[in-house]
Amino acid sequence: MIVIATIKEVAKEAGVSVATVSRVLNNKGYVNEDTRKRVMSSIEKLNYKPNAVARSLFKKKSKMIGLIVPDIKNPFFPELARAVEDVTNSEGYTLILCNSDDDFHKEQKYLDALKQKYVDGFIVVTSTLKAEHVEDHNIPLVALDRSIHPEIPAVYSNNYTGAKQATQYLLELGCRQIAHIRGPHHINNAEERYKGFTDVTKDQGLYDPKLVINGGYSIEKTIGVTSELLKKSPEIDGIFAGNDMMAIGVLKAAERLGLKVPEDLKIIGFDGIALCKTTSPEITTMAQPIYEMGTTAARMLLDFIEKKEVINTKQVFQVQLVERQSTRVSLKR
Amino acid sequence: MIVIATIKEVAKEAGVSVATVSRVLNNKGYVNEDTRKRVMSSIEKLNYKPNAVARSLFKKKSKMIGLIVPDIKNPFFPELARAVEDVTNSEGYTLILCNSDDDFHKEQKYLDALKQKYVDGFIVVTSTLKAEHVEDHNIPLVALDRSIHPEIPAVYSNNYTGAKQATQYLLELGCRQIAHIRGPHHINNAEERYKGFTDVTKDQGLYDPKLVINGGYSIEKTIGVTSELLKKSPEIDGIFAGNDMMAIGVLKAAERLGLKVPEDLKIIGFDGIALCKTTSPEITTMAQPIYEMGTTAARMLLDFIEKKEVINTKQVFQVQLVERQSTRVSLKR
DNA sequence: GTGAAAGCGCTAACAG
DNA sequence: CTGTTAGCGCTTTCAC
Repeated sequence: MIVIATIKEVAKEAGVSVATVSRVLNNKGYVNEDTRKRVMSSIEKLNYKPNAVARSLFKKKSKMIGLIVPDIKNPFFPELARAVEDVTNSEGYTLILCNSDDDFHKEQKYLDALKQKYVDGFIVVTSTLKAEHVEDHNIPLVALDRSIHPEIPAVYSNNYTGAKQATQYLLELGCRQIAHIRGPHHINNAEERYKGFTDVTKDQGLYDPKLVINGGYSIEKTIGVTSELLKKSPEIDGIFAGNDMMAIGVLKAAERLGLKVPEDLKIIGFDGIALCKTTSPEITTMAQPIYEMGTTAARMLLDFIEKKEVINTKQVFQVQLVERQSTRVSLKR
Repeated sequence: MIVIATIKEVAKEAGVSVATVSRVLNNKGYVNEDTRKRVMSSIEKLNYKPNAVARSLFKKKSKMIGLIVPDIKNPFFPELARAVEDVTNSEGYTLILCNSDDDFHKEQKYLDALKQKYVDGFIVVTSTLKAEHVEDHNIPLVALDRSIHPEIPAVYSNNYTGAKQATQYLLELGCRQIAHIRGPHHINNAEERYKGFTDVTKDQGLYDPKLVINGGYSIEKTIGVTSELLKKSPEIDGIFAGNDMMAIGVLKAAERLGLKVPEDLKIIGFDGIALCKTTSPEITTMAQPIYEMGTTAARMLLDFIEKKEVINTKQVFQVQLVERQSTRVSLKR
């Protein structure tokens, strides 16, 4: 059983006032070197740790930041969370990771609940929160992966360009019947990727609306809809999936239909999650710099919080083609 | 810009004292129905939300619980976290998910940091924390997935029996040179699984220490060591991997060596994560009831916290064989 | 039934 | 340089 010491007890033990203890604790204001040492040793002796809650109450800050993601089971988000956590931890903040299921009410509930706890700021991956909701909360916030509004700081990658590159890449490989498994309509980066795809295929006179279907950013759903698609349109020779999870779904669907990848069908995903390397064939993807995006968003938020300046920054990252077996016949296979 | 109302303002608005407001807020003590209604409408009108921090300071509770996991990138843990989150949320608690990297100091840091914030309790997946460390903290805690000490409440599955079943299953399929990719030595469930494996193979006179190697619960490491192993001992016809991530690693290694799974080599994993269904062939595994384990641990902790009774419960779940392509030649392949 | 007041543990004027 | 004191917003005796 450990007795938790308070600042008062430290003060008594050191023979000073609580104000002095507070001063040495926060390295603020003048304090004589000798008394400072005395206080320090009392702190040590009593194993005193300042009470974070009392501090929060006064300061209206908590040294906590909230990270809201739509789906913790999609490995993209744990990878992102790790990045965020690394920088928040190193700056002495505690990260609260929340799963929203892409649900507006859950997001709002988290925002409310954490604000009650004086969370210093938020990083959110959201498609349902709009500028007005965020502004309502009046708290430092940066959007990650998906932009909320031009006026709200955000970190994301160039989804449109990446999608164009992906599509172009399939073209270069000789694909002529290219399908796109797109993400949900309400998610703006899914929309961007879709647009990148159509702009390129239209440009080449290869666009066919029947070759675009919605996989809902989910493996299961994608397996279903892609199987249908491939049965109806067996001439498809390339598929650009709107994210890596769906690319895995496409791969499973192709496999079940007895299609050879990449010989019969080439597949490219988007995101660059580690999972792409666990399938067979391994999946080619447009990789986002996930870790860097996470750390950038975290730094941006902490700057915002600590300097208190109202920033309005956007950081847009470029995605990079990572070629793997799903588009390329390797010698080994 | 939203102005946050305090209990004082609500009291003034309703023409009562803060004590009365507090009473209606907490449904505690007598309060006249009429004044109660008046207070309620003032609360509504001012959009008042009680300040969680002030409340924590007084109560020494925060309605937060901490969940410490070793590796958020292993999908097993997000799945577990989702389960825990579902019950903690439904009971009005905020879950703080922490990643420890299986590192003693990070675990301790989280324990300390969150205790400063009056976190109500912890659920921990740990191999490095021992009973004395936990007791030092003197806070409700339940161990999940890995037991810490007989005296500390825990939820986990029957790793030993599951491992025996897995090994026996490979035997039944006709495997005679069975290897085991084990997890780290300091992780007790890895040890149990190893023991289950050796007990069965020894019993059959098939045990060979050269066929047991350490894959460190990681895909990458497992690919390396398994490649080595398979090159040295090409006679291996079955592999029991200590978890699903390592099973994926084994699959990759086999694939790179041109081995056919399951024809040349049968593979079985342990855990039952969704990832097993994304590979090709899909991976047979001893599935733990992940969701149920998570909810059980959460309920146990909340009971502990709310009833304040010192419990000492163990919940041991049985694992279940899920047969897939990595051990069974399906007609489709 | 309701209010006044003390206090949770800490910080920040304000004096001295 | 250091101590006194008034809160941060809430809960809870203890009177009335």
